[in-house]
Amino acid sequence: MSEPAPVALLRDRLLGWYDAHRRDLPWRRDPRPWPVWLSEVMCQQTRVDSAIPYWRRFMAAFPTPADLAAAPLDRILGLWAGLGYYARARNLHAAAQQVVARHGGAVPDDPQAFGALKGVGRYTRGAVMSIAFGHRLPAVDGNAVRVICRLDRLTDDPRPPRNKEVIWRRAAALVDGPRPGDLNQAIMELGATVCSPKSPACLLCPVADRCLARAAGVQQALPVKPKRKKRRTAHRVAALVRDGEGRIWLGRRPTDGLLGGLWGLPAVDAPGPDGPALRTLGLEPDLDAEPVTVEHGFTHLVWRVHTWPARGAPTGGEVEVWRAFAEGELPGLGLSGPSLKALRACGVNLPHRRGAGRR
DNA sequence: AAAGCGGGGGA
DNA sequence: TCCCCAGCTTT
Repeated sequence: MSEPAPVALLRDRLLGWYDAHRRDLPWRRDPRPWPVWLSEVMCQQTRVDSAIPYWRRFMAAFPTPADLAAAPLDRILGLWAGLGYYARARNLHAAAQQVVARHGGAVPDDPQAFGALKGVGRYTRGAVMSIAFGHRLPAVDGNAVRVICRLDRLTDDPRPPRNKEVIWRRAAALVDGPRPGDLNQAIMELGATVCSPKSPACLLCPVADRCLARAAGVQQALPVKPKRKKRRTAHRVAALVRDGEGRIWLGRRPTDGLLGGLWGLPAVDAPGPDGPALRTLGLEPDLDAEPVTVEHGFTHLVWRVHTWPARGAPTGGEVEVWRAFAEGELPGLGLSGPSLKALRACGVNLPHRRGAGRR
């Protein structure tokens, strides 16, 4: 009896652990290409638990790529609102149209063709191709980076392409065997549930005895984390404007860039809580009123939004379309986070997103 | 190589 | 508060 080669042993341990402990996620009950693809896009930089309700709503609304391709972007963003990184929704819409045009509506069973679609990078290509079609391609997400850095005790910053390549090659060797999709998921699942960033549960880990970081007692310190920069704070001045019917004026932001395609209150950048700046939108703010101030953080900056009641009808500014909406129309509209916060703070009654959708 | 791009959950 | 999450695109 000879000992299995290290890679084969790792595969067996990881798959055995995965079979026993994998989470019961909705797309795992139905691992067809389109449901899997949608789940992978929604889970980018997003916790699985956060993505699940959105995935259910999307699958109900758009059961096939052709359904998504045919839908107006505004409706898609309305369902995506709250999940963040809205370029994912725009790219997936474009990619679904590419699938219809190039592949007759079927997700291509071909890594080259799939990887050429909008918004499909190295990770998503490997994940969908391995899980849905059984291609032996690695899929390295943040969890996998952590697991592999610890397993091999890789002490260099994993972000530079040179070091990233080492990690991807290791993952490629691991999945170059049976059940590549399950193996990819096993590695990610291990990182998500056991090999966590802080205080990893090594006693529950199926490969703890093979982990070089643990052998050296440095598992918490890996992977090394880059120092992050401070977020700058920017001021925004916004207006709550009602028309004669009590409807609220909103504008739709340009399709590209921050919160692209989402609806929000009439607003402009300002050096501070500068109410009169709203006159540049053709509005007359009630400067006797105290502004309502909310803060909203993004990845790279923080908005401090000061909202005044105002009169008039907005024009110009950085938006594509101005429209007034009844309060009942606001849920499901595709309202930006900052404006949602500001509206609530101003006393407009809106359901919370998490409870807003059915199911 | 670095920056832009959301929002939330947990320590 | 800070960290980090089933990353991709643009500059």
